[in-house]
Amino acid sequence: MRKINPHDFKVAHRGTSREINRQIALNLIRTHQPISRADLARLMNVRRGVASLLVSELLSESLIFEGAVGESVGRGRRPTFLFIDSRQRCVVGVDIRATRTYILVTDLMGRQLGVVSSFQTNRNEDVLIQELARRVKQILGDYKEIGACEGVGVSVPGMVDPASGRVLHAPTLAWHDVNLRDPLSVALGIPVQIENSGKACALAQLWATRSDVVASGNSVFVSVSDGVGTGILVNGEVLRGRHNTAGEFGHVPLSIDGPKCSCGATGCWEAYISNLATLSRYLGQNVSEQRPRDTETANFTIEDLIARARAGDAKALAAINSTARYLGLGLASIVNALDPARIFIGGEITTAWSLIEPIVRSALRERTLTEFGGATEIHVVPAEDHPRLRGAVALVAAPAFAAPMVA
Amino acid sequence: MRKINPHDFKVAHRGTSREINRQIALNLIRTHQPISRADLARLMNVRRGVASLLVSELLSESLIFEGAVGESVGRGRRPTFLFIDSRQRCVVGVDIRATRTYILVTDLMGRQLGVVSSFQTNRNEDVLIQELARRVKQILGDYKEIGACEGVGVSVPGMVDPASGRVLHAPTLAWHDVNLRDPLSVALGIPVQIENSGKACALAQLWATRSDVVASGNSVFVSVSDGVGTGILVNGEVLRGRHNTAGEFGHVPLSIDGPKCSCGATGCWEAYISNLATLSRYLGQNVSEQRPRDTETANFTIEDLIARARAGDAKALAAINSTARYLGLGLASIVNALDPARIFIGGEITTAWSLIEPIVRSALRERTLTEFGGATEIHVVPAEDHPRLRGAVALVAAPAFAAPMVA
DNA sequence: AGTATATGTTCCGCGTTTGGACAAATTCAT
DNA sequence: ATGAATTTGTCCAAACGCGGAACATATACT
Repeated sequence: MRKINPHDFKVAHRGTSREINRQIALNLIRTHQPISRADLARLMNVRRGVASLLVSELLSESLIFEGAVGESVGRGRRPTFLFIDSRQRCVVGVDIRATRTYILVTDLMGRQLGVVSSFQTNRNEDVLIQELARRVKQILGDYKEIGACEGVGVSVPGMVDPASGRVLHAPTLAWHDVNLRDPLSVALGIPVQIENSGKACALAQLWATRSDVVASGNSVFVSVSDGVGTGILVNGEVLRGRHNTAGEFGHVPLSIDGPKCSCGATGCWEAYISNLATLSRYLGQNVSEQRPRDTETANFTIEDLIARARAGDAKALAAINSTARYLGLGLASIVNALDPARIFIGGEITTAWSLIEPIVRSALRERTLTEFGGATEIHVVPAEDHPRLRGAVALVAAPAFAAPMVA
Repeated sequence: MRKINPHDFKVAHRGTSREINRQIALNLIRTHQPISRADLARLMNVRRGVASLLVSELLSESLIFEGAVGESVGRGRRPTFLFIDSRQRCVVGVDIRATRTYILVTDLMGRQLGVVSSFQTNRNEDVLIQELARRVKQILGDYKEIGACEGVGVSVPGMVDPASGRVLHAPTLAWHDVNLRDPLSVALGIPVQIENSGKACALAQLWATRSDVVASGNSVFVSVSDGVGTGILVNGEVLRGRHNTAGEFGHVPLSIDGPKCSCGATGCWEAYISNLATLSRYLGQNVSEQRPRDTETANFTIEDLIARARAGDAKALAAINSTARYLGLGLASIVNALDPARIFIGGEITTAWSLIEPIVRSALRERTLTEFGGATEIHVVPAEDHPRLRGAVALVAAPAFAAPMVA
């Protein structure tokens, strides 16, 4: 039961029905392709005539194309299959992280076209923008056959205002109020969209084509890395919040008297479960980006820690188990606050999932109010899925499929 | 940018445009009454002809009525004013709480028609249902002039499944899986809707007619009482969650090693800021519903505590100030997690708001990530507004005004 | 070759918005 | 008092899109 906002509503006009049904048809073709007009009509529960008209409109706009004629199961005329037209069009996803920046080219469906390339992140925004522009141009030049680029999506580890294209605050990059979108767009001559990395990860799951697991109900994506980022999906939409800062569950406390967090507060969830926190627990010293570590531990990563744990290093296992427990306790807060249908977890820690899952689950059960909550689905998103890059791509590829604003 | 759920969508049919515009018109009449057809057309940015047709439909359904002819400001024909038709119709709101149960009769706009009556809550559900039915019937009989009752809305302090009408778990009432709706509906011969009290409070703000402050952006209602209940509004809708348990911010921890909470866990926000927690802090003993207190403290309430604090009792003030600080720290979690446009606070503690506001605000600032977040609007909802009762009423009165399901 | 069946197109009816015209009602100026 | 100006509310034709059915096309089975 949604209330109509009496100060911001959309009156239905003559074309509204068509807009709605056009987008539904487009989305059904996207999720069911290859599909015939007749099947589309059946899915939509409308007459074939209506579906046919919607299809011709989508065809004339080159959003879809007619492929080969399909095999008919029984008697009758064989269907002509329809596909999303992603020929000669591509999208670039960029994932800026504290140490490295990643680039991926996909088609409009988000299908990977090349390899993921990366380079060291230069924290000077002007230098980074220029290098990014150079590399994106080079990649687009190398793959001439993929056609024109429709846009570039960028995932940024920090607070972002997508409307103005500005990075308001990115602690790990030491950026304050940086206009990333416009200079990059000018340098490339292509539209650019930016988004916070946690929200980008959530978007990636929302628009993922292979899994329709996310279709209904609300979801939360938790990305555990050097920091903890979360993105919330409500009613098929990313929860933005009044100042675009919704989803900072990483700074909800486990214990307000707990360890110091990079945000300045104490006891944040992030201070318990980030990779830095896990490493610190193992090394017995406060590991942080800022403070250089001694040579022995300088190159010791969370992956190394997990490897040692798997090899039987009891201290490493203990450190990871602690993280697992705190992870579960924090997830309980998410479940209690939002009761999502499912939680996605990404980050290096997921490579140890088989080790930690029972601990995470039992800690989650420990603090959830109901057994339903404690049984909330948890989906691990492996690093190979590149959720941030996929989400960045979705920033550009998804708007064409979005629901029209109505009522 | 909302994704269309490819497994649960609504195709637009011939009447969809009309449905949408009809509901918009109805809502605008609700918020702007008295209003003329011409003004309605201007607000909607449509021709007067369309507005006129929508109005005649609403008139024929007796949802609105034509009132007196208004005064014209300048020249020209005088407008005929339109009003929501709440004549001869009423709604009953019921608020079941651990100790007492409250009843209120309103019109369809949520305007109070009689006084709030109350009686002691009998925790046996069958007895309570019978008594409730008897008292509601009596009140409806007493006020013959208010006309027929459209429905009864019930606010329950616990987890509720509005779809099945069952109370899944209400700790303070010791109810488990109680079907409250159907027996009450049968006993009264009137439709009954039930809802969790935190969500009901949020609904009350959403559908409040006097303030349009809630019109845009997301909101959270925090009700501090014997427990802590919260309701979340996203896009003009109450966030329900997968199992109807979204909004239990009361059980998000401040410190996982903190005081024991009624839910079985430790360190929940509720264990720091509930009235029982504040009283316990002052009395130096663990006050709980279950455990009987000694005679001296048995009837000592949070209102008494606040009175003493206002009168200069340093110990009372210290107890309240502690609660204020923890309240602010917990609100910071809500702000970090959801970044709402505003937070509503209800409960007895709000009578001490002038004392505690600076402490709440500074604690909020202490743990929020941005200054914007720390400056999040906080609105106090006084007890006289009866948010739970208003929300219960909205359960019945609001559906007629809800946005149609589309796309 | 004929029949049955499925796909895709075309046509008309109906509901709704769009835009304009018109009557009714009211005020202001003469 | 009378006419012009203005506003409200109604009505009508046009445009647009869904609803339903008829029709042509294509394929498989007998």
